[in-house]
Amino acid sequence: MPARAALKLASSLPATESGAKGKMHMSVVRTLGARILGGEFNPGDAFPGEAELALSLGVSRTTIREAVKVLAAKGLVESRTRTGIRVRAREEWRVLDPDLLSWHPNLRADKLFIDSLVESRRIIEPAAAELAAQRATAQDLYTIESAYLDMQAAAPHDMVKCNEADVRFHRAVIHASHNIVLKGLTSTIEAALRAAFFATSELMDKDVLEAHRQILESIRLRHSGDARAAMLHLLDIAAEDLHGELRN
Amino acid sequence: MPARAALKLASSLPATESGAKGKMHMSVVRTLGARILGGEFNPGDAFPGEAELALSLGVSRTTIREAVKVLAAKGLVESRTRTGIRVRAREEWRVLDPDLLSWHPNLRADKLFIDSLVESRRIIEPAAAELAAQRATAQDLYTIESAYLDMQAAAPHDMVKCNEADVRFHRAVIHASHNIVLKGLTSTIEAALRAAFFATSELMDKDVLEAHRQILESIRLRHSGDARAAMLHLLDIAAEDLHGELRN
DNA sequence: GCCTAAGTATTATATGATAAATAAAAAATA
DNA sequence: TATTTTTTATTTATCATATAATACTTAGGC
Repeated sequence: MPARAALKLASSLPATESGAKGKMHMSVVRTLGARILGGEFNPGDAFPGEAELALSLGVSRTTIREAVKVLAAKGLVESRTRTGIRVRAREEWRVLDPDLLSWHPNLRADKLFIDSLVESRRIIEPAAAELAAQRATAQDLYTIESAYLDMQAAAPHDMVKCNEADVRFHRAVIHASHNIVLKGLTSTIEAALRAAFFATSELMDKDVLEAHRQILESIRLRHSGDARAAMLHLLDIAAEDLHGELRN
Repeated sequence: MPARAALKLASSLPATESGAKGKMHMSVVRTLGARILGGEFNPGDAFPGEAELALSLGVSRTTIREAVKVLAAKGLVESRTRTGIRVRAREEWRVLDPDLLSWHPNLRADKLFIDSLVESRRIIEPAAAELAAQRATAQDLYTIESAYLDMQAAAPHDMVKCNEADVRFHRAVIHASHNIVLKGLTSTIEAALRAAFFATSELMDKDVLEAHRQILESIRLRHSGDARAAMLHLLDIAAEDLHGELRN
């Protein structure tokens, strides 16, 4: 039974070392995706062929092909007969795709990307808060308030829970904007929040909590201009904290 | 040779009727993607099984599986052993993915989505213009100017070419922002432009052209505030035209 | 009623064979 | 020689079939 042998081989190889459980092709996707995102291949570079990948990762060609299909769907590679698999230009990569972000070998170290994320939050989130103030339903408001209260409750002692509630707060605000495009960016924003978490985890002071409260109140009162300003203020504080922390 | 028979069957079935050339699995992806986007299945609904799809589309299970992997990569479906394939919640769909947009059976009729696109352009593009005024390189400026000149040249007589230059202009401005997240939204913005094209194709008047010129000049002079205002003004005009046209 | 275990339907993976596409090499032609 | 055409070889694309893993269903025991 060569199938057995291949399976055993696979579990002793890098392909499965991170989250090997279940779907084989997904672990292959993560492995290859991380290698591409990590800059191992330059755009336009030839990628190892299906046969070679199958051999080196210890899985069947079928599995490799399914993995390559996924990578192609994310715009990372392109596969053509005779030419083989090629890495596509960065412009084609679906960099906002949550999976892509999760495969990134070291997102926090990618300064260019982190800067872009922080900058785009300043563009998108104040606008989302403004729209939320105009359109939030009772349900939306409840979700936002719950997240705020959870943050407040967990505030100084349980920073992990606090950060989780923070993510939920921002997601809820964007959701309340009822704009499909902005909602599509939720996972991207969350990646930024999570990346920033490690740098600023100690800093969840009174100011930050108060800024969240002001956003909540402005949305509740349907003061869209105030909501925008409050969100911008929060992002200013967060950016300041981030800079201060990075300086240490 | 059953393989032959299946192939012939396939070319006489819906799976291949739109853009059948080349990749079989891609035409399957388009077919199934369009059916999901078209609302044939509700989120949480069971999807036909692999065997059933293979039979009904006249392709092998392998091809179906590769297509399903692509759909899963776009967040449209989820596939688990025994459970089968299920359509995921709309929140999980990567609605900003250019492929998804291209599979949409009738994007222009999706009022909710078009409204969101127009609204998000008003958020993103003025900010992009502002950043472009701060960061555009000589190359960026040249690309923007070329697009503007092409628009001007093709202006009243060749509307198709003019629209193509218009798309190029906006793409160039976003690119000049040098923000990775905003650049990732380029294809989404372009979908909005193309969707609007049919409604407003007749309207490329002096005002619109002049607005483009002002954006170009503001970026060239590095007047970021003016660039933002000029872009907002252009979007105002475009929105007005769109509304006027839709009223007819 | 509740737990356990066998049965079963479905996807997941593997293997091997054949088809199609196309880049590269070779041959024919002007 | 330069150019075009034909052939060849390599790679992905598709197919068919077999086996494994998984999770839902049901029957049996308590």
